[in-house]
This record gives sequence, C-alpha cells and structure tokens, in this order.
Amino acid sequence: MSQYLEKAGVESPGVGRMVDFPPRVTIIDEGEPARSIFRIVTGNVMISKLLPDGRRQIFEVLGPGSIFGVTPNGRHDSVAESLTDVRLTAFEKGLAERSSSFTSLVADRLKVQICALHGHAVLLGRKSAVERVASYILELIEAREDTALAPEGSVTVRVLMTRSEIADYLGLTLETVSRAFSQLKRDGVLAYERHDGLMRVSIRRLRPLTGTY
Amino acid sequence: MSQYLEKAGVESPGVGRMVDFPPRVTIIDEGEPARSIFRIVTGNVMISKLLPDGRRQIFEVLGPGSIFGVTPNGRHDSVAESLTDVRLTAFEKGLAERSSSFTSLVADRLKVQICALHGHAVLLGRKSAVERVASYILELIEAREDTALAPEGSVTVRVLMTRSEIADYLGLTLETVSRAFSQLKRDGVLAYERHDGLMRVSIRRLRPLTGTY
DNA sequence: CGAAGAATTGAGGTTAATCAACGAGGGTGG
DNA sequence: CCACCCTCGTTGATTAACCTCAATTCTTCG
Repeated sequence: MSQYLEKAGVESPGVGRMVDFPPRVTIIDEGEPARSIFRIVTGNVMISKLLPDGRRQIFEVLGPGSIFGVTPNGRHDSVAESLTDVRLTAFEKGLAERSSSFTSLVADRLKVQICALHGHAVLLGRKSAVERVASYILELIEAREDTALAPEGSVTVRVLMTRSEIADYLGLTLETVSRAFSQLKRDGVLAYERHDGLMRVSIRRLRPLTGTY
Repeated sequence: MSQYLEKAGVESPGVGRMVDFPPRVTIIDEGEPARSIFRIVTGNVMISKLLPDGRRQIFEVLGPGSIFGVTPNGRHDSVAESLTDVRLTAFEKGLAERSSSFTSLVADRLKVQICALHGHAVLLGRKSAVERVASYILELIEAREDTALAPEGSVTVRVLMTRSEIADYLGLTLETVSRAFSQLKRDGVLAYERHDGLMRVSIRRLRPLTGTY
C-alpha cells in the first residue's frame, strides 16, 4: 500500500476511513494483496495495467461515487493512480464483504463498470484514431457535473489527462492523439489556445465523429 | 427475446428454468429489455456489440458457470449469441435480485469478468497481431476442462470460432488472423492440417509470444 | 457433383507508429 | 529577476503494421 494511505488515514469505524492523495501517485500497485475497497468521494482515479516491456493500457478513469480495489482473488490485478487531488473512503475488505447492503452497492457499481468496459473494448478494437479521441471528449462532456447546459450546442470541458495518458487510455501513441486533436481543431469541432486543458467543443459536430451514433 | 427461449423453456420454479440453444443463434439482442439473467450450464456464449456501420467487437467468450444478461439499467447493452450448442439456466430478474445468495454469486462472477475485460483491453489496446492470436490460443488452453495434462509441453486444443469471429474478438481482420496462424505454424508454435479447428500447440513456445509474460 | 462457406495467400494501399526537431509554459537556482 | 531546465504539446518525414481487394483452395453439405 502507499505511503500516503498510512499518513492520511482518519479513522471512522464501521463506515470506512477517509484518505487523501495528491495528483499522480500510486494508490494501488498490481499484485498487491487486496486489503481495502475504495470509494471515490472527490477527484479522479485511473485504472491501468503494465506489460513487462513497459507498454501501458489505462482502461478506466473513475470519478466520484465509483468503486475500485475489488478483485476476484485476494490480489489486485491492476494499478490505481490518482489523476487529480483525490479523496477516498477506504473500507476494510472482510468487513465490507459481510455487509449485504455494501455488497449490493458494489454489485451495482460493477455492472456500470462492465458496461463502460464493453464500450471501451469497442473503441480499442474497432475505432479509428479520430473516432477514439472524439469518443474520449464526448465521455468527458457526459461525465461533467454541470451536465445540464447546452445538450447540443457548445460546451467547455477541461482535459485533465496529458496526451501520453490519453494515448494509453485510447490505445494510441501520444503523437497520434496530438494529431487527432489538431485535426478536430482545424475542422472546427473544438477550439483552444493555451495548453491548459480548457477547450470549447461543438457537441453537434463532435457526435457524428465518434463512430457510435 | 429469442424464439428458441420460449419454445425450449422447461419450468423449474424457484431455481431457474433450463433453456437450450443451437449454435450461432442470438440469445439476447442489444437494446432488449432485461428480463432474465442467464447462467451457462454447458457450451459457450459470445458477448459482443455492433457499431451502426457494421463493425463488430466481441469482448467475451463465456463458458460453463459464467453469467450474462446482467445490466445496470433495465436494458441489455450488448448482444449474446451461442457459439456451440448451449444449455442455460434462466433466472427471472426481479426474483434473482431479491435473493442475497444469488446476488453474491453474481457479484463474484462480475469480478472475474472485470478482470478478464481488463486483460482484454490490454490486448486490444497494446498488443500486436501475433501477440493477440498467441494470447487467444493460450486462453483456449487455459479454459479447457482437462487442464491437468502437459502444463508446459504440447497440448491439443479445438478452435471453435471462425477466423472472422476470432478477428472480431481480437480487433483484427480475418486475413490478419489467418496470417498470424500461418506464421505461428511456420515457426513451429502450432501444427494442424485439416481446417477442423484441432491443433497441436507447444505451450513453451507459445507463452513468450503473448506479450504478457 | 455442385454450391456455399471458410481459410489461405498475394499485391498494394492506408493508417498509425516511430524517429526527430522544435516551441511553449512552469519551476528552480544562481 | 533572469537563465536554465524539464515536461508537455505540436508537427514533419519516414517506416512498419495492418487493412483492403482479389484470387485460389479446402471443406462441408445438399
């Protein structure tokens, strides 16, 4: 387990303890014995796997309410790392498994995750580079809290991941991701000047490019 | 729901009813309202999604003991079709959700599935064509019932899927899959003459080609 | 035996990866 | 405060992997 977990733990027995992490630190390492199940209170967490030669695949980017650290055997099969500042609730594994209300909460979340993984498999197996990036941006838009505004017009999103992280999420190289962004910009699908992650997106133009609709 | 389900149903109340399907028929269609949860007794089931333009991605091939037809909302998000002759147990959704023992069985299976989907995402996002096919064959070997024999030597496996189905599973074209098989054959990793799916595989030579170890 | 579906193989094209250079922004230390 | 460095992003040139199109063979089944 990480250093941060030990330091930041605030006991709150029976409910789970609060834990905080700074951006881009490892929360769970692959192969580690599974002691806790985590629930995201605020922030984002990336779940990934590393091949022995260094290739990485990120398969999920989780937000508030999501659960991670669940495994079939007693050992974590993937890496979890913070993308932003993160606040988590950590539940002791054995304890959590005996609570039926908790179990059904976990089961519900797993169903949502499986759904998302199915969609991501389609993206990885069957979509072109531009389709992948377009799908990614649409995902960002749909994940926003203020989901109300402008369902079909233009919206502003903040891209928190680096080009390299997006590449590892979409099964591309960072250069290809960058080129796809540039093309979408040229085509008037999205607009940005500074490299601060903020971009204005035309949903109407974006949606047809995702391959899904 | 499919025609077969209605015809073949054999009531066995409280436990779930038995249902049989011939090979390569649709068990669940995408978008269909979710009424039942299925458990495989014998045979194999493929879970896939179709893009509007016809591109298909198969993300799981399930065997005995596996569960499918579980969704977060009340609607199926993917297609389930039989690969072989299949015998299933169908559980009424509402009923199943009220049984806590059933819920925890489902949860356990979902965890295993998520694990498999993670591995498959790595394959789709980061592996070469030959690595994908090698991984696929290794998967077949590990899924066999008679898993005892020859842990490191040569084994015989039966490839049930067509090249086209394998391609849709591995995110490739059927030609690329065929070429990968041919290459593995040339390199002495596997051997076969007839196109009946039976092949002799050297696990020792196969494993290093999967990219995972 | 003929037809249809599946697998193989070849030739050529396209997409994305690789290799490489450069610019912008942010932080650190002199 | 400024120079430097480092990371991140962008873009160009080239290469490699995989896809597409096409022809041929194998297998099964009526």
